[in-house]
Amino acid sequence: MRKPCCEKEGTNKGAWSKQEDQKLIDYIKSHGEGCWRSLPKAAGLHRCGKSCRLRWINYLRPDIKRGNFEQDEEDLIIKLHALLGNRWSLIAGRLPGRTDNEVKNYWNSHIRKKLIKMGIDPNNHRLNQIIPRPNPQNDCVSAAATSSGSMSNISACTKAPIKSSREIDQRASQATSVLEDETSGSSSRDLNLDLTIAFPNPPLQVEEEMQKNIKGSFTMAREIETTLQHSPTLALFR
DNA sequence: AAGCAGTCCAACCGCCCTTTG
DNA sequence: CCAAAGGGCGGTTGGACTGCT
Repeated sequence: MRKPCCEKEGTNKGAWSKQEDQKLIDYIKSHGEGCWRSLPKAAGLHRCGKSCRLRWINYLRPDIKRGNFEQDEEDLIIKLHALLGNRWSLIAGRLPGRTDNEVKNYWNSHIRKKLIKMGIDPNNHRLNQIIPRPNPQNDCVSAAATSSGSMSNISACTKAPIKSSREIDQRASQATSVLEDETSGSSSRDLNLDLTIAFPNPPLQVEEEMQKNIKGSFTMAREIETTLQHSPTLALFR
């Protein structure tokens, strides 16, 4: 049996109080990040170290951008998800001020459903093989897939009559099962998506080197896009 | 106004990878 | 080289909130 990450007894769980937040902020301001295991004790917090880390990274960090995602951020998330899959930390690394948790939540609550309504499988970014029955409202699917514009076009296509989230999930699983054979071979997930594609919050001293990597990353991204030329969501950005 | 269903998001859990001794 | 510890990540959950009937 695996050892727990920290002592569970005597530690608080659930929502953080203002006092706890302040203690954590004060401690990190004076001591910096790191050594999360010993931090709670040193900071006088009755919390698990992991919980402190999460609270800091996802909520208390001063450079965090709060509020709604802008259209270009959404576009970028979709595009990066098509390239990287559910590697939220890598995707978040390309969105200044956004956290992996935030991106993940936004994907699951907004973008995923939006793609499904468009008839695009959010798992592999391909057009659903089970195209919803003939319906003028669904015309936007093919229109969007062939559009040269941005995802802004999607907003006009979100009125498809799907009644519940359960139905959305069913459609998604249907689509996935239909596409299984197709994707089991040389799917995008099998691509070698090396981690060099991401560069979260680079330290200043390595910026120059990062610039080189950026060039390389974009080259690689282009290659991957070529490989995924049948991906409707990628087509949206062309 | 009340009850219900759906949505959102902060936080937790457990696995995996990296580091350290 | 190996095992243990620490850190990071993605998946999932639960509760607060909102909108609809």
